[in-house]
Amino acid sequence: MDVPLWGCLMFYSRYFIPTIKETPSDAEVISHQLMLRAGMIRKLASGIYNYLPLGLRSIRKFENIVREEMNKADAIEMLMPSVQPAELWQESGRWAFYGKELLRFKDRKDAEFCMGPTHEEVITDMVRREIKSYRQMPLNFYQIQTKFRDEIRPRFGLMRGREFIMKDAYSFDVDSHAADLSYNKMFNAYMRIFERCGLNFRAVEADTGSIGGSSSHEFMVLADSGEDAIVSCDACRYAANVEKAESPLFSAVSSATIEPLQKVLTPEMKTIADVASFLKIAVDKTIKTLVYVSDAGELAMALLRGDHELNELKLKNHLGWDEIQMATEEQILACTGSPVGFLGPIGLKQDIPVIADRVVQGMTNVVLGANEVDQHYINANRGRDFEVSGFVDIRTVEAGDACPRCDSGKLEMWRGIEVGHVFKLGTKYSKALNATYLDANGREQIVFMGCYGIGIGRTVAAAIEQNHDENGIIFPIAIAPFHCSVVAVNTKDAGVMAAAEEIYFCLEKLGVEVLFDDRDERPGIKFKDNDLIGIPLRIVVGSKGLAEGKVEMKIRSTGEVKLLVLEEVATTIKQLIDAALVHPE
RNA sequence: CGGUGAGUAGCGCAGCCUGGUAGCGCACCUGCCUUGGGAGCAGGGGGUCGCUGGUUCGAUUCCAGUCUCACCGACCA
Repeated sequence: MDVPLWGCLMFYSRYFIPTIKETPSDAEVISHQLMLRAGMIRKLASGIYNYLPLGLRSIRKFENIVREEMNKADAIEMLMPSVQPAELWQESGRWAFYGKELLRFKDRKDAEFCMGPTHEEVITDMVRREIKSYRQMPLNFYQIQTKFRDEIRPRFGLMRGREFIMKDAYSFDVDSHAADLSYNKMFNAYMRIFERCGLNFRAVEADTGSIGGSSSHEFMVLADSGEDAIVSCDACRYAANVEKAESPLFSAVSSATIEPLQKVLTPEMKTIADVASFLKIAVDKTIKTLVYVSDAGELAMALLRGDHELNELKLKNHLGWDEIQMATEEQILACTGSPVGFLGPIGLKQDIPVIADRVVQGMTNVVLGANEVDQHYINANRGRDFEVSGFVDIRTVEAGDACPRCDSGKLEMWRGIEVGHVFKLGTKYSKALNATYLDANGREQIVFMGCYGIGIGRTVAAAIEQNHDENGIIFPIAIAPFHCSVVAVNTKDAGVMAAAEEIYFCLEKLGVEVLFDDRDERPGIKFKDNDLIGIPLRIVVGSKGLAEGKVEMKIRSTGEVKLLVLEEVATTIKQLIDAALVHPE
């Protein structure tokens, strides 16, 4: 579907692009700074923004790319309300589980409502009412709609707002196999969407978080300012969020002779590094002991090789806890009898689960805390000296780790911005809301679901994060607010204005999205503004060039400058844009 | 919610320590000048100094409280 983006003349002097010369002090990341400076957005409240005309144009253009690819992938557009009744959320169980991020309020009759942070409940409710037969599936509904999440800490402009535009899609299938096909279709559509925007991104395996479900992939735009750490294998296709990334299996079991257990004095040696250097042993011969507590107050101990880091999410998922936190000094003292710094699994005061990282399985004659102030054990061995509840992958992977999926690869680490996330939901919501259908045998079955999100504003911000220089934004042409600008150097020069106007109208006639900078400003101001707002192509019409029948074309991304004869300008620009907008197949 | 810092003109900041009712740069308005990289000159408009209370003859300044915002941790498109 083509949504018309403009219905009036795009004369800069009559349009509205309030640019700012100085960098606003409260904008931390470059995309936030540039979107403010370029007059794309303005803040209304914490995490809540006005989309100014220029910003809205970029957003609409990205929405249309998403729309095209969703439609191509057989998803059907609809629109759901932002205000949702509490009952649905109570039915799915998320009214209690979702927490403060869900903005709740009451209407005049005291009935409870919330602002929709996501729409699994609403869509599943619709589907359970309308879908009766296996013949009606597969189905996939999507919408592009404003969401509200009362984030604890909104930041980085559109990157993490409380109110934000999201494309969310929900697929419904007869069984898990069919649901996988729907998932793959969406996955491929996502690949095309971000490719069309010219983004450098990775699809990575991810944790499902509060949405739930069996598995998921995140689409990560690579950027140093990204809030997520991801790893990818340099040899195979494996890539994952560090939260989720599996650590490689160390199978080697030490064959060293088992030495007798010995307690040693380690005064004031509280960190692994201190203990290792004090005892003159390698850090990887030590075991690090951590104690965690759940929201329900349950305690658990985690054992890791001294130089490894715990992945709290892995531990939390393994224990089946809703929340996880490091235990307090008091809790630790109560269960081990020792302050932090000398903890270990030997001689615990309370019976708590002891979860060891898989790497610990192969370690012998290790150093660990003795649960006494200033005391450590050396030559501790599992089986003889202590037991564990299980060996589980609970460590955080590091750059340079061996790939968990192939023989030769090493993991590389990146920072990424999560712009899309696809989930296999299974029957989590359909079961809770009793969304069923009759199969070919007339038997009632539960619907299988998937859900698929793209942060619209966040993707535009991520594109800027990845495409800018010291002069401002360098928009990928697919989501640039305009393809081309025409700058009249001196508006008092009738010849210059006439020629510039002529070029403007020719371009517009050819369907080029063009902005005519007709402002009565000095050239420097116009050049600076045009660079800042990141329009890919710029035509400059000046009296000197005009005397020879020529104008200048500058390509924003490369800085390349070409002189074009007047007659060729419009067609040359048109060709360049068409070539740049070719879709990948 | 915890930790840190900040609220003075549209934006960026100074003044506060040592109380006497506010200033600078940019932006804005008028005029002149200027027109290939945010020019120059002259004139001008705009502030209940976040809010509430206290101390004081007098508070932007000192004290207490409160609100808001930003940054660092858990959440997430």
